[in-house]
Amino acid sequence: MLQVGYIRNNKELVIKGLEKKQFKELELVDRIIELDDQRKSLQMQSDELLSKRNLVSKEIGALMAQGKKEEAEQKKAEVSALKENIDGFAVQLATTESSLETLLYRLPNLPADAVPVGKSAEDNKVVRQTGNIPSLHDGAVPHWDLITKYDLVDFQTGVKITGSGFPVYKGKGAKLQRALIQYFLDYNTAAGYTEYIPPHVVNAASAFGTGQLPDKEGQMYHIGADELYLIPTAEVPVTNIYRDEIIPSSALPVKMTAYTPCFRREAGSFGKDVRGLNRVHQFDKVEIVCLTEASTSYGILEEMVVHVEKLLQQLELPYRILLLCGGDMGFTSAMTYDFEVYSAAQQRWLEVSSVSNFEAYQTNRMKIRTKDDNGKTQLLHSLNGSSLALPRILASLLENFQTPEGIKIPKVIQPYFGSDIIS
RNA sequence: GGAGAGAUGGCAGAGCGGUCGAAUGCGGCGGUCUUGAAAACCGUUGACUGUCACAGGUCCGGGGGUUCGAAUCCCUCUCUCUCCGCCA
Repeated sequence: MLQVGYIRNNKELVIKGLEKKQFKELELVDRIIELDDQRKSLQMQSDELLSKRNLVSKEIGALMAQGKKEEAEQKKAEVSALKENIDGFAVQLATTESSLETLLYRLPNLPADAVPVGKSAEDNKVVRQTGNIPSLHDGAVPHWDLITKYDLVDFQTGVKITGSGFPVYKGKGAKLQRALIQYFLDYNTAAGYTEYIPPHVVNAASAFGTGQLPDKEGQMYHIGADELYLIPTAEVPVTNIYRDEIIPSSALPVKMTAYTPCFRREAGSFGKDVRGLNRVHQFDKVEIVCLTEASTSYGILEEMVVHVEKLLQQLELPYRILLLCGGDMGFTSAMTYDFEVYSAAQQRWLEVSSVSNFEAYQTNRMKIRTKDDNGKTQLLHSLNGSSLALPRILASLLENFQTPEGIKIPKVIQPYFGSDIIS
């Protein structure tokens, strides 16, 4: 969430940013400042009373030690009189603080200056587009037909076991999936990312930390009996590794990577979007997460973009990079690049990665900090990106590399897969 | 699942209800000494809030209570450890 102090001191900038993000409830800004004023005044009055109580209580202690019981009793009565007031302020203060927090949760992150103005996906800016869009042979088909033809993924059985959107990978399909994950992880760790295997289930505090709660509650699978959530992305457990930590500057930037399955309810999607592997409830993803000082976060963002880009080049997939406009960005992001690969048989672009800088929005919630040269604690910036999400990569690999003889495997994957073709 | 013990600063570990934000040791930082380093010695070293800066306030696993006053007493939750049971 945004820092109240920043909102107070930069009200105009905040409103401008919120407008760019197409945020409608701008009146929240004034209400937040008002509530914070109220909070401060309550805090001051309450502190004053507490200070008085502490002082007199100490005197009582001294009087008791000297055996002056009567004077002590008098003082006791004095403090007792304060008590009601103190309790009253405590209640008011707690109420004010929690409503302030509730309002702060409702404000999205502000977009960076470089973010283009716009309302929807049409206003996103194409940064680069590279790679050859293959011309497929006659009889080329979408991945859902290839999957059946080569017996790679079984959707029907997934429906029986769990429900729609829970594919069963099988034989060469399962092996290719594993080969890709392995390759992605090796590629990431070679670039200095530390590998993690985090829990696939998180508590509410972690989900709040990265911003899945409270605003995306309906997108997560919730385990009611234990008050836990299935992770929608490795971002959640991995970023929370450093929740409530002060990281020494010598350890920065922190670069982490993790493979996890991801679980998303995807309530409300339909049609061609959910055909085949385009959108499923459970999928595999390899994630990269960075924590860094504010001054270096945009440099790191560009590094991460190049990192993901090279990965797509090695997979020999045609891709384009979009800089998302204010209206199309996620709630918690300050700047987001989306990566899309071209799916030749479907003749459409599929999003396979999203790389974002969250600035201090997540770290403010999670209290992930460092000490600057003056010894003062400073919030770090958090960033993350997919490298990569598996199902659509698999879909585009199958479609783009299909030949009458079978499906060719990209060179870098062959050692992991153990073959150069699926036939 | 059953029985017991515990949760204190970066770590280890003290703490008769008042002078405890907290002893002590280790670690960290600064210095003295040294050609340099080690050792030794001296000093310093939690977070949040608040202020121009002080002051003040809050925090001893979380929440609640008793009290003029709680790290210390009571209740409750969570977690950790030991033993038993079950199990990959």
